[in-house]
Amino acid sequence: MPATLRDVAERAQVSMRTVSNVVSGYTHVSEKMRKRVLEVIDELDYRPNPVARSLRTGRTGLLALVVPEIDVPYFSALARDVINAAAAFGYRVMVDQTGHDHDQERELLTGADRTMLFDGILFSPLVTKAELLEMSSPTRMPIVLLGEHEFDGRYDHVAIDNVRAAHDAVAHLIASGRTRIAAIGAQPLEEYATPQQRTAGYESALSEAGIDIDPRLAKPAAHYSRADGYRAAAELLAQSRRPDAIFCFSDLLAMGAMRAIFDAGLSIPEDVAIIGVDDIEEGRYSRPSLSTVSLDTAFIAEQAIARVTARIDEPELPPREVVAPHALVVRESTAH
Amino acid sequence: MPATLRDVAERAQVSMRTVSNVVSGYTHVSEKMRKRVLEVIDELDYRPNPVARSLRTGRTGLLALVVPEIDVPYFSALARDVINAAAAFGYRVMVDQTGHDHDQERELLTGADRTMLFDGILFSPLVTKAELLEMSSPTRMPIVLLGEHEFDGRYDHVAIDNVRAAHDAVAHLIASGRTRIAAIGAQPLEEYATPQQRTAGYESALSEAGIDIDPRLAKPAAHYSRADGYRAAAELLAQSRRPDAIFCFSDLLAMGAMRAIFDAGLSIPEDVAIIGVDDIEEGRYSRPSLSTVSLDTAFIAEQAIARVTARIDEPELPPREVVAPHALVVRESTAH
DNA sequence: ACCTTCTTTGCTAACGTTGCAAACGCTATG
DNA sequence: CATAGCGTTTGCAACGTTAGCAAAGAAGGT
Repeated sequence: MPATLRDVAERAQVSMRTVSNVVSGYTHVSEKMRKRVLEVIDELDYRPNPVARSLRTGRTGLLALVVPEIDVPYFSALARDVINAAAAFGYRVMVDQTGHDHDQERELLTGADRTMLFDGILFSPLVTKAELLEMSSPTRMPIVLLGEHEFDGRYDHVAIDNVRAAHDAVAHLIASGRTRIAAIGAQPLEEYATPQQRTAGYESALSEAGIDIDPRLAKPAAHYSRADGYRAAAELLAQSRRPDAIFCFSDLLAMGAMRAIFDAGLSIPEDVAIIGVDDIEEGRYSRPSLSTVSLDTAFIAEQAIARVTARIDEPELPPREVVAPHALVVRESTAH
Repeated sequence: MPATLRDVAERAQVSMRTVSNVVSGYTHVSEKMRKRVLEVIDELDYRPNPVARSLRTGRTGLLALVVPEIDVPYFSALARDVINAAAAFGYRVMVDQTGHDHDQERELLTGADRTMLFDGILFSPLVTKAELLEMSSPTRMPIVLLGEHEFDGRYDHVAIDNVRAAHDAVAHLIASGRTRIAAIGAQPLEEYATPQQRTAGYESALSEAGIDIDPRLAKPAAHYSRADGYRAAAELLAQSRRPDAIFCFSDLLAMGAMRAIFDAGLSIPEDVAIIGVDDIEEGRYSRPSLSTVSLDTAFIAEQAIARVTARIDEPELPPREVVAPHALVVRESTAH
């Protein structure tokens, strides 16, 4: 049974208040007092009970990171940086997975006894804007949206410029002489922001180059997984006039697409060039290495943590949109 | 400002105790009472405060998962399964990263105000056995060790049979006609259990086949990363008589090694066969696809959660060792 | 020597919940 | 009709901490 503040106070012959002052680093406490208390703390191996402290202060020091699946490389890289950034601010991070399930997502945000455990939430949502607006009005929880949504002025928001990122990728394919450029990743449901934005960037790049938009070259993908990428690429190759380049909305889609292209007996980049988005490490070691649009997860994580901690300390802060930088990274899969 | 139990009680004209009974699903509460209370709860949008509940009950419903780096595919797959398994038991999971740092690891286990936040810890340690023994004696925290350690009878422990797993991998290479079989992953520091065990399996398989053990074919790797695999393989290829197969202690090492082999102008598996351990999804889509020893992360996660939750409910349970199954998966990188 | 100011300490009351044990009201039984 | 018995409800007291208030003590200035 662990020692409490009271135990320490009794043993050290001082008031609980004094012990508390020592523990929480209050400035005005005499040297001899502090020394005496610290000795007893050490003696009894006292550790402050964080639950009691949280009840009293209203802070838990916990943040929630909500992602669809933690084992998707982009999200695990993001989680790594979020956990590290949070640690620098004295916070720890709980990871929740929604598994691409809207109900689960809603449950995690509004859910009964869960909410008040956290000081804030970092949320990488699938839900549509309308749903989001509706769902989180009741809770006053500081929340930062990551990477997925249009800024509506109601939430803090950290994301890249998806339209430009997609545009840059496709423009690069065009610059290297490709003309039949497919896209993998358009979402079946139209309300998702990211795929819509990337589709917009894809189409604008084609239009600028005077290339007609061929709807048969745009393949949907539900989960941005390797399997979805494989399937979509296989379908593209089976079509009459096959593409000479594919813009994949994520690196993971691209990894699947590349494998499908090889299985079809074609070469990358000779027959088909491939470019993805995310810059996961896997793409640096694959054969061929994967050209991509690099997202700065460390930057995103730091900004998100900075926003959420600021809002925890000052709830009435006006929401802000932070646009994270992106950069085209050319590797073997689009070399010419 | 959120409604409390007292607010609900006053509004519904019942005692706090009754509200509590309704909320926590106590059996003996009349239908009309329950209905009245539930209505008020809905009206005030009351949510139980989990911190207060935790202080009272001594349970937080939180588990800690401690891993070196969450963005290593094996650990993120494990985390995925751990989070899901924990959810099935009503627990949520905090993820902590040690960053391969012993001090950080120790800090997380014994650390000041952190410990009592969790009901239990799942720990994938780097630390040596001796360190572990010493460090966690003070805390009474239910703890399950994952995958890395010899069973010493003091902790619950879930892991594969590392010696046999390594043996199976190397025996497969031998069966496909390889004779100069290198190993990547032996740890510079000798106290780590996993690399030692895998080295033992590697050597026993060679011995059984009557193949001499050549120390120049065993390359260390500090972090089991792609970069380490690349570096080690490059060194192996630069040696006078190059290996015709490489057993990598992790799939990630293997991904790096494969890239190094291609960069040296060699073919897989024709010139060099490659096999890893873990069975990460990346290896199913790589070119060539990667032979490996598959670890059942879902099984490991379920067992670990079952053990830790059992110990939370019954602290004096005798520690148990659970051996998770492994299976050789032959893919293109060792095809003959 | 006395008054003011600055430190330092102690007492006490929350924070929001649940466990304990007693009290209540009702029905079934002797 | 009294009483045992059961199911239902309630008051009180923690769980371990921090914070407000106020008083005691020390230090400095006139």
